Amino acid sequence: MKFISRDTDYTMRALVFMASSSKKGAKHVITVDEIVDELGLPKIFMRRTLQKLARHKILSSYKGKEGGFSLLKSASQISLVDIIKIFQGNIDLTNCLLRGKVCPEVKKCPLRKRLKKIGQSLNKELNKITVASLL
Amino acid sequence: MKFISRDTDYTMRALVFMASSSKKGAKHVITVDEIVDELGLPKIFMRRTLQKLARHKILSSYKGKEGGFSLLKSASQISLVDIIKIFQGNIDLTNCLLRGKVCPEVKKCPLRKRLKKIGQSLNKELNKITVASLL
DNA sequence: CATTAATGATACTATTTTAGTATCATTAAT
DNA sequence: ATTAATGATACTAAAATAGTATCATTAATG
Repeated sequence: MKFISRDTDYTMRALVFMASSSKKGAKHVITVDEIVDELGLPKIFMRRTLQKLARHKILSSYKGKEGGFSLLKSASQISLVDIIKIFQGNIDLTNCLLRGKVCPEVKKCPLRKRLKKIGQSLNKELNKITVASLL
Repeated sequence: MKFISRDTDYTMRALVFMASSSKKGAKHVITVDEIVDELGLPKIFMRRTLQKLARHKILSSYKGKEGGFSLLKSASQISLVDIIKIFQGNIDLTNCLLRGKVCPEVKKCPLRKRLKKIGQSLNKELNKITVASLL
């Protein structure tokens, strides 16, 4: 079962690269070309995912010549769950299990409660995996 | 993000139903028709999933008139992870994240270690959710 | 022993999601 | 004005999911 999609995967790599190169004191604004050249990822795909991060206020974007992307949030404030949520939606284990007749009382269902709890601790753990922690 | 597929979902419901009706002292062999009539699920779909469980030695199957399916493993020995594994594969969070240049040393990668650990505890928790615990 | 009622196996179709491409518009530096 | 970047959006291809159809096999039973 696949848990991480390409968007999430590629984007995490791009973020780690951006964070590490801005840490080195190099310029903060990085173009998509630089990222995909370094990481060997498909350019147009990467463009779209980074644009989405910009809309979500995780990156700043600069149009025009000498433009590109830079981190808006700090590397320690960007976690794996944030990225998963953006590209794959909330991590919700209770999705669609035992609806219907077996478990008519959704609110009271003990299974849902357990799954919810498990999902919460999963979220919590994944939240600790920040870009900064991967440098 | 969807975690549970239809196969897993429907199958868990069927198992709970089978376990509860055999507990009541009713006959142990149940036909697909009885299950889908009770749960309102698509019959041919259900047939395929139950056949698969039979191949995986979770159910016994009986061909011919008066045939059907019965639990081979006991309800307390069938867990949600078992079913997920059969229909959706192993629950492996490390799948495809940060391969390639960012993380060339797969064995040593600290992220993979962390994800592996998180995945293990997730498995452990889901393993506690047995059919018996849902009756 | 023919009939009937069940599963076994497998191939097929439709829908949705994921992965990736193409293109034109907009913007800013020089 | 030119150039080099992102913004937005529409499109295509591949894979996974959901569900159907069908014929073969088997066992009970009148």
